[in-house]
Amino acid sequence: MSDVSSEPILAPKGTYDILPENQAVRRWLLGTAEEVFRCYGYGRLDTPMFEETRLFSRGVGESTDIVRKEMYTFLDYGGRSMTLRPEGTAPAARVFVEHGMHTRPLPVKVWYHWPMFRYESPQSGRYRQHHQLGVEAFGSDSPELDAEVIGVLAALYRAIGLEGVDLRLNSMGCRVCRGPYTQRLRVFLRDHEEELCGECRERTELNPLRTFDCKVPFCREVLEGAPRLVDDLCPGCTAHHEVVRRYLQLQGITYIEDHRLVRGMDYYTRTTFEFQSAALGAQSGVGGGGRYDNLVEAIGGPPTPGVGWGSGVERILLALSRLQTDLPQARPPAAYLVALIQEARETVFLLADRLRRRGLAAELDFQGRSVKGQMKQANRSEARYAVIVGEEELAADRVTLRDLAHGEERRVSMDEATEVIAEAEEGPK
RNA sequence: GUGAACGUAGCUCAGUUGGCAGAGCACUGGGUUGUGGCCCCAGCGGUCGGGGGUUCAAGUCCCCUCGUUCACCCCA
Repeated sequence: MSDVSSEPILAPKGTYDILPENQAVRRWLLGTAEEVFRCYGYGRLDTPMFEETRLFSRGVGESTDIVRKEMYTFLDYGGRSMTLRPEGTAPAARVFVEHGMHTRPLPVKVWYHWPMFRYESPQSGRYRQHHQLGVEAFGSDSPELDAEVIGVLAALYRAIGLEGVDLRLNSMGCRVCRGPYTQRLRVFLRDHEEELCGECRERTELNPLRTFDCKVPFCREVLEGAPRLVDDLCPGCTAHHEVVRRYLQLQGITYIEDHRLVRGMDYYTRTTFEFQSAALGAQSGVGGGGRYDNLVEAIGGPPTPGVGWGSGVERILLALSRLQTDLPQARPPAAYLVALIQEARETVFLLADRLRRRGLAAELDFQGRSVKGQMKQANRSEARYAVIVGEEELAADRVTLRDLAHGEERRVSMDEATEVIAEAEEGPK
């Protein structure tokens, strides 16, 4: 294959590069998240970035947008249909089944930080490859666990200082109550068919619950009078929801009951929730999830309840950057080394080696810059010290240690310079 | 997939009714024969997103295309 086009080669549509200067804030977020997960007793899980397509079509559901039009699916050379992971819950459930985890002490609680792939039309906060932090807990139908899982996410947002996120809470019911309710809603929608938009008329038959998040004003008006699932839950689901709310209150987590909150995956049962940030605009969801008591069985495992969430790393960072300014920056080097003359370059290189062996970050010039240029780099690097070596230093077997903030200089031995720099870097602030 | 706006130097952006492609920042050198930040001077840096068309002449007008952004949809 040859390509004679003069088009520049760019990152694929909807993808982006994470440059060195943007790594610090991500590492801080992930480190903070890991600590939160540890406190709640969740263990890290990693899975392949692609899975058999069947896992998602069965697990997430044939009727979902994800499965119908957003999957990166390809045939491998063995003719097997594979799909780049579009979401995390189904793969985690596959792991639970494949590794016989139902024999472990339950619930099995895991967390992940995974890239996700969806063929979507990109806009701010929405990409074709994005990252999600998530947790999943398998093997318990206790509503206390729902509340803990939501508590983990609230704790994460608290730990990173993300403010202004509202929690919306709903119940999707279960096999017992959702079917009859869906039928009742469908009947209601058919009665008002001529008042609905075209899409909602389709939804009436395919997935009536989805009509609730239609944005068309007259549809919303009609839906105001529609029967609500929360009023129609079976006794089991009502009790479950009641306990979830109580245990959220115990944690001091405030929430908004939103009976119109309908999430995109078919596997949700009972509790669903979503954290929204006003800082994000149209893509306001920063994280969301819910209970999925039928998922493990649906992909061929033993009947096992579960609950979990995913939260978009890019959305978290976007919301943070719009709300606060003091985010972690890359750490500057401990020292920048300057050679005043050609003959000093070896000495400077040697000193860099010594500093680095002690675990100190040292930078030096490779571009043959002028002295002024090297000093300028030293300044830009935000290193605390410049170590300067010229003719006089070589003759005296010394180096000049310059404090770049104050401009004070001392002439010291190489060992002493190393010590001073180490002390400044490691010593108490 | 649909609609709208926008693509000019590494970055942020000017560019008049079509008439020699610009500024600031950044980068390099110098002003300071051994010292950064402030200031001054100079330099480097452009297929004007790509392709086609109209015209004596296109960054500018028209068409197509790719990308970005915003919104719909949906999600994180």
